[in-house]
Amino acid sequence: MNLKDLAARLGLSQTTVSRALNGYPEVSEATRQRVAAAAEKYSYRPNTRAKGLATGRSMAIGHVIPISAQHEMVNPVFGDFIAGAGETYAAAGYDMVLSLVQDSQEERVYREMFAKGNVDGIVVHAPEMQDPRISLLQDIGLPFAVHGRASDVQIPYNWLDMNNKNAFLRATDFLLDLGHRRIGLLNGLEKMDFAHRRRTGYVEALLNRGIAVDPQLMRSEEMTENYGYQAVRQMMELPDPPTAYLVSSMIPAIGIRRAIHDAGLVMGRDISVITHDDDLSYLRNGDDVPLFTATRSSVREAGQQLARILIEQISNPQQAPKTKLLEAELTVGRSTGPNLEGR
Amino acid sequence: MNLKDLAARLGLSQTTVSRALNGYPEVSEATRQRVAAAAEKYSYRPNTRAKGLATGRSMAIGHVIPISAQHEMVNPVFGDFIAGAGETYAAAGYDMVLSLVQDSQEERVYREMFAKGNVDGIVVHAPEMQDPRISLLQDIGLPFAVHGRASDVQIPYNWLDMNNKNAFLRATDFLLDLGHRRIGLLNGLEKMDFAHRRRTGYVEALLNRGIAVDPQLMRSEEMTENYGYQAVRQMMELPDPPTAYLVSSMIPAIGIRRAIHDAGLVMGRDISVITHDDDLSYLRNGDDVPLFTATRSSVREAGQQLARILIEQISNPQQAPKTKLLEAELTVGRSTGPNLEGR
DNA sequence: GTGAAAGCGCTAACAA
DNA sequence: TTGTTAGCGCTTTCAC
Repeated sequence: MNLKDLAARLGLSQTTVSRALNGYPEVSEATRQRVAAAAEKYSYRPNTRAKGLATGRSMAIGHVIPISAQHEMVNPVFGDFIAGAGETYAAAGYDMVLSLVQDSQEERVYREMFAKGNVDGIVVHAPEMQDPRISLLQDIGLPFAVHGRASDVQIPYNWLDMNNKNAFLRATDFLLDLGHRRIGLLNGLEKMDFAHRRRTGYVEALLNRGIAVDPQLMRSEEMTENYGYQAVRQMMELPDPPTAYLVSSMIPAIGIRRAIHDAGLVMGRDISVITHDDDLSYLRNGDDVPLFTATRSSVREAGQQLARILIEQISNPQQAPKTKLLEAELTVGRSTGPNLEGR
Repeated sequence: MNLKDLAARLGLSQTTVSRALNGYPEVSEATRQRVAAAAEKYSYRPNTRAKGLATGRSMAIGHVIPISAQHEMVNPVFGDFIAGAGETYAAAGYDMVLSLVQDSQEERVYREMFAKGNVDGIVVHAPEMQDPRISLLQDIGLPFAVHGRASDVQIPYNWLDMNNKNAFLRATDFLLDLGHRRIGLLNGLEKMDFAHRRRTGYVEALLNRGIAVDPQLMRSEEMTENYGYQAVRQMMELPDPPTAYLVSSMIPAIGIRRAIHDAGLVMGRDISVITHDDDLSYLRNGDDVPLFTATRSSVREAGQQLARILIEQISNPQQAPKTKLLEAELTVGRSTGPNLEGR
């Protein structure tokens, strides 16, 4: 059932039917009703391609994941974010086009997406401090929004980010309040924007209390489980090992738990661990692992919001870019580890 | 730069240019060269929507993930599969459209995708034994391929599956060879096809050796970490607890490791654990965790193959459905657990 | 308030 | 071997 058929059935022109369906004011109420009823009855759905051709819109948003950041997909947070964005897209009539792309091909892919008119906009994932994708997209003239930020990029653009600095500042403060003085930081690669900001928060919290920053307690690598395991084992060998750890993702946190167990210690009793991008409701039972994170629902919400920002930009290209900073929730499980206050 | 412009620049008709670009035989070699050069020079990319409208194809494949199976996305296997499929799509000029959909909305979404002409085909994920989506898609007439199988569905359809039964049969055999007689099975929900097949393999291996199947050692739930933790703790309370476990996913395996540690035991020394859908190369360091799985690259390959099957079906709708059964690789780490043979 | 007709960018008969 | 022409299904001027 296409517009032509529907119009014929109604004894109206395509024009009128189109107008009625798309809420143009010049259609009489009676006609509109009639058209709506018929459309419903025959469950008419306008053909996306034809509509797109006529309007110059594709009604699709591209999510481009560099293959190097593909392990992002293992992160529960990624799924929730995508799910949130997907909801907003669906409600606004957009499709989500997912492209996993070799890093070297990224520029080509963006240019082609634009040239082929496949998408009306792009969501940029896993931004680096000085991410070249941003000026590229700006040059191409393809609307986009960044999940995260690229601190070293000066031009204005749409982004939505967790307040990573504040999150780690607060988490560090929290541990300091418990009396911890040696806190290990297991961070992501420093070129990643989030990692840089998180370290800044950690360092600032320490300096605020006049505590020296020990480079031996700060690691920055790709967030694999083995990284967590090895880093903690090594830090444990130090003359004055950490009593607490701050981790940037649940993946290395798994390795941390293993290292702690292997050392004959108990996580939550002997050693505190606070994990970002983790969520008890997702994987854990909530009883023994401390949690510091955006909750699943708030990540989902973030996805929705970024999608909304992008859609608005698409419908209104000349408006100024929008930005949004979300505060992560600090939720701490029962046994968050040793309170060293009294010792 | 569109076809019209390009044709004008070349002093040719759109038709000829189109034919030259699409490899039609009637174009002279000289013309083809000239056209190709110009297309390259102006980096001409045909507009997808226009092409789609003209050909009746959308050049996009839909992946519909029921929100209830959304935790699938946490599974590394999912990312690899999607990445593999994405490669094939890209090579064949297809886009991948991802829809996360409420279970109750699934039928509507399929129908709309078809009516709106958004996609040329669908990949069905996480099939249940008696999955209604299959006959639905067949009714609608939308080409599709299933990642997995639906054993209770009789009509022929395209699918690609791991040989789940054989995998668990071999894994169980492997443990039996080591002398284990009490083997816990932590499986997914029995309505899921893969879970049913895996249990069948496990049971068959036991019966082959005349070992009674103990229902207390068989669990079937949604694969969360907490499930793994609780199930193992409970089985450990049994008068004759398991000496080995077989797990359907890496997520509960994390909980299992925790339960084993909590019990003061060492995984790989005191207790064997074999995990499906896991991959040392991805998360672990490979030294202490036995592995039973399709490797990352083979899962990726599976994604490619299923995509190829679907694309072929789309280009050739009247041909008979294709199926493919892949054998999982059995790879076991160094310390796979106690060899009870000598005791 | 409604309709006729042009056009979005491409492909595919049909002609030449 | 190349070109002319008519669509694909929709939106959008411009007339009525």
